[in-house]
Amino acid sequence: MSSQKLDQYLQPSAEDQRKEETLEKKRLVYVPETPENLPESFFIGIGYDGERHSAFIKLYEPTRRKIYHWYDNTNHKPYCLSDQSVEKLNENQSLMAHTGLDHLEAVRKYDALRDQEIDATMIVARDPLSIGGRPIGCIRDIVKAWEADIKYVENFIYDRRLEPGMPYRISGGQLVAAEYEPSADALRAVEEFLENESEEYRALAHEWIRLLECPVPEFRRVALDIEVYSPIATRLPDPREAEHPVICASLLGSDGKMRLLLLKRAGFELEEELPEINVKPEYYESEEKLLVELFKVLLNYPIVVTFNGDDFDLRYLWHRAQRLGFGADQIPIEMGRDVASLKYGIHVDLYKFFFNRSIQIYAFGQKYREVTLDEIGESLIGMGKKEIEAPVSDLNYGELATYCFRDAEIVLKLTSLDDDLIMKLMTALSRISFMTIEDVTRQGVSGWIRSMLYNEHRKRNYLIPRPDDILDLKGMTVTEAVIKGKKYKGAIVVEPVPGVHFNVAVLDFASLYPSIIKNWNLGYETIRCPHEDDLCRNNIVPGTPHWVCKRQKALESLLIGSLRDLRVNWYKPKSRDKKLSQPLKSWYNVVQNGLKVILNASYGVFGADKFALYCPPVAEATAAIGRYAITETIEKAKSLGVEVFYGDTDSIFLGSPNPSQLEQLVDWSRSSLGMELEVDKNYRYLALSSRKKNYLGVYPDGSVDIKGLTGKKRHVPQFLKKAFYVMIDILSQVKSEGEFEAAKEKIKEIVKDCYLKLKRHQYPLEELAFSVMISRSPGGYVKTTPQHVKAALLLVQRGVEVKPGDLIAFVKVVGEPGVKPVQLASSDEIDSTKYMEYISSTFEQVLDALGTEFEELVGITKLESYFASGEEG
DNA sequence: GCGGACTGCTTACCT
DNA sequence: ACAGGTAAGCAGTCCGCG
Repeated sequence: MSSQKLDQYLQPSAEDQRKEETLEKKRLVYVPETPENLPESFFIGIGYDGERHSAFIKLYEPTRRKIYHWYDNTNHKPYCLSDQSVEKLNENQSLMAHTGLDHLEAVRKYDALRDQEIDATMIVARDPLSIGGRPIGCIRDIVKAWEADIKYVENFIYDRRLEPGMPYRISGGQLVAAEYEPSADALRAVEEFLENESEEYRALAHEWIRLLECPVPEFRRVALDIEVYSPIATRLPDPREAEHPVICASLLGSDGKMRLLLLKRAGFELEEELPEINVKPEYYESEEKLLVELFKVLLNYPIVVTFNGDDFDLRYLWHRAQRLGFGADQIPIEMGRDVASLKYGIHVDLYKFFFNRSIQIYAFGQKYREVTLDEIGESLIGMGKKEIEAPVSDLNYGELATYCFRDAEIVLKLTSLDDDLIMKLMTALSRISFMTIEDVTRQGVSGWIRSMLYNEHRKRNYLIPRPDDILDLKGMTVTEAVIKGKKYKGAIVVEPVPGVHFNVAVLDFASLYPSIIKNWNLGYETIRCPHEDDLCRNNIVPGTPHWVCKRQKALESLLIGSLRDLRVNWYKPKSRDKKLSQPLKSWYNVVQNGLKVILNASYGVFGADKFALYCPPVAEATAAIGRYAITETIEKAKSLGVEVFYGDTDSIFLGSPNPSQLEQLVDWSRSSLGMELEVDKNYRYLALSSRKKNYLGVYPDGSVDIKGLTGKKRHVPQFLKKAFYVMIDILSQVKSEGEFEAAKEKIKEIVKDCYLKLKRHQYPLEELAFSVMISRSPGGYVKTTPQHVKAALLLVQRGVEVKPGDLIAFVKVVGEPGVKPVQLASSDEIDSTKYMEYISSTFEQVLDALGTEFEELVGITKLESYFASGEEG
C-alpha cells in the first residue's frame, strides 16, 4: 500500500469523530494525596504546584514500590536578596508596586568575597516567576539582586536541608529525615585517615560518608518506546506538530510486566502470536483508546525510562493527546521547554544521561563512541536495535512490534545492567550534588558542582556571589596559553625521548588537581583575597602573581578535598576489597566512579565562563601549581640519577628506577610538595616516537597500552585498524632488544599483504571507509568544507537525512571531490595511492620508535613504481 | 594559472 | 557548556613566478 493512501485512511471518519466526542472524559490523572504517615521512602523527585503555590516532593516507598507526594507545609517562599536596607527598598516605587512581592525581611549574611558579615534584605515573593523567569517585569530586573537565578525548587532543597536520594518518613503530616548511621567500620576508617585534618574538614567528610554509605533501594521502573506513522519514510515525525498517529507503544517493567499496544490499521493482518518476543500484542481500534491505556501504565510506575523521551516520545505523546482533545487532567505528562516530566513519578531520559561527556568518558570509559541506542546497547549489554528492511510505517504488525519492543528492552536492560548500576550511579550523583535524579541526569557536571557548592553556601549562611562580582574582584588570567585563543597556560607535556626503553616505571600524582585545590586552599574566596597583610600576600602561587588566603577556608577546597580523600582512601580501595559481598563492592565502585567524574571536572569548571562560580585565577593557579609539581619532580628524579623519558600533566615515565630511588622520590614528594606520588604501572618496554601523547607501552604480561596512535583512532578504516592490531600483537610478544629484528620482518609482511589486498580490491568497501563524526548539520560549515562534510552533502543530495552527531562513512576515490559516501561508491574508483599514504603514516608512528624508516622496511619505492605502471585506470 | 609555504579549521585524542 | 595540549589531514590563502 502506498503511503499516500494509508494516510488518507488514517484521517478520522465521521463515525470515528463521533466516537472521539463520546470518549470518556473522566479525570485520568491520579495525583496521590499526601498521607499522614509514610514509612521510610526515598526523595527522588520534586515539583512546584502553581495552584497551591507550593513545592512538593516525590517520595518512593520501596515496599509498596509506589510514589507519594508530600506538599511543603513549612510555608517556604521564593525570594532573592538585596544589599539595600528594608527602609531603602520601601522607597522603591516599582518594587513596592510589584504584584508578586510578598514582604521584605532584614537578614545577616556572610560575604565570602569580602570576608565580612553584611546586612541584606530578603525580598520574598508570592511565586517563583515574580523573582525571575518572565520576559519582563521581574523583581530581579527592578533591583540589583543576589541569588535570583537559582531555580525555586533548588532553593527549597537547600533551605530546608533536604537531601535528594536519601530516605525520609512522613509522620503526622510532617516530613522527617530517616536516621541513617553509617557502619562503625566506615566511621573508624575515616577518623583514621583524616586524623590530621581540622574539625571542620572531618565533619564534612562525615556528612559525605552518611550520604554515600546509605543503601539505595531497588527502583520499580518501566521502559517506554513509541513508534509513529510517517508518510515520508526519511523524515522523522515532528513531536511539536504530532500530525500522525502513534501506531505502536512498548512498555517493559522492571517488575516483569510487559505491554505491547498496537493501533489497528487497514491493509495489515492481525498477528496474535509474536514468536520473537514473549508478549501478547493488544490491538486498539482507536488511537485515543491506545493512549488512554498507555497513560494508565505511565501512572502506575514511579520511574519511566526512555531514550530521548524529552525530545521525542513523551513530547510527541503530549502534543498528540492535546491534538486528539485530551484535557490537561487526562495527560499524565508535564511538558517543559526542554524537559518532559511526569505528574505522578519521575522521567529519566537515558539519552541525556549518556550524552553527558563526563559520563561517557569517565563512568563508561569510552565504551560507547556514538550516543545512539544501537551503539550504547551494543557496547554495554551486547544488544543492538533490531534491523528493519522497510520504513517503520510500512512494517507489518509483527515486525513493527518486535522493532519497537526491542528498543524498550534495550532501555530497560541498560538500567538493569550490573545489578542496576546506572540507577545507583544516578542516585550517588544525586546525593553528592543535592539535585534530584531528574535534574542530575539532564545537567552537566558544572551544574552538579554548582549545586553542591550552593548547598554548602546556604548551610553556612554564606551569600552566594554574583558572577560579575567574582570577575570584578578577582580579574582575569595573566599567563599565556600555548594554544591560540585559550585563556591561560595549562599542563606541561614533557618532550619524549624517542626509542625503545625497557623496564619503565610510570609514576603519577593521585588526583593532582583536586589535591592542589585542597592543599593550596583554592577557591574564589581565597584567591587574591581582600586581606592586605603579608601573611596572605606572601603566599604566592609559583609562576603567577596570585596570592592565596591564609585566614579563611575556601568551601571549594573543603568540599573537593574531602571528596578526593574519601575516594582515594575509602571508596576506591573498598571497590576492590575481596572480603566484601558483590553488591556492596559494586556500590563502592559506583560511588568511586561518581566521585571520579566530579573530581575530574572540579578544576576545569573554574575556567569555564558559564560556570556560576567562574573564577579564572583559580583555574590558572591550579594549572600553575600542577606545572610546578611536575617540573620539580622531574628535577628531583634526575638528581637521584633516574632518567625521565616522558611525562604528561601529572605523570613521569622513569627508566629502570631501583626501589630506593622510587622510595626517595615518593618521600620527597610527600614532604616537599605535600602530594601523594605513586607507581601507577610498570612496562616491560615503552616505545616512544618524538610525538607527544603518543606511545606504546607493553606490560610484563604482554598486554598493551596504546595511547594516541592513529591506528586506534575511531575514524581509521577497518582494514587498517586490523593490520595495525596485528602489528601490535607481534610487538607485544617482544621480550628483549634482540627480538625486534624478527618482529620487523613480520611487520613487513603485514604491510605488504595490506598493499596487495588493497591493490587487488580484496577489501570490501566498508572496510575501506573512514568514519568521521559530523558535529553540525552539513550546511553549518562555512569556513571550510572538510572531507566528511563533502561526503555528507552528497548524501543529503540523495535525500538522506544527516544530523549533528552522525558518523559519516566515506571512502577516498579518484577524481573530484576525492571522497564518496561508502553507500554510493564502487570498488574500482578507490584512490589506492591515498590509502597507501595512510597505511605508511599509521605504521610510521610505531616504526619511528623502533628506529626504522617505513620506506626502508617495506621498500616502498618498488611498490610505488609497481602501482604507477600497473593495472591502474 | 600553478605550486609551495603558510595559516586555520576540524576531528580525535591525552591528562 | 569542565579545562588546556597535541597530532594529523585537509582547506583555503598568499605570494612568487618572466
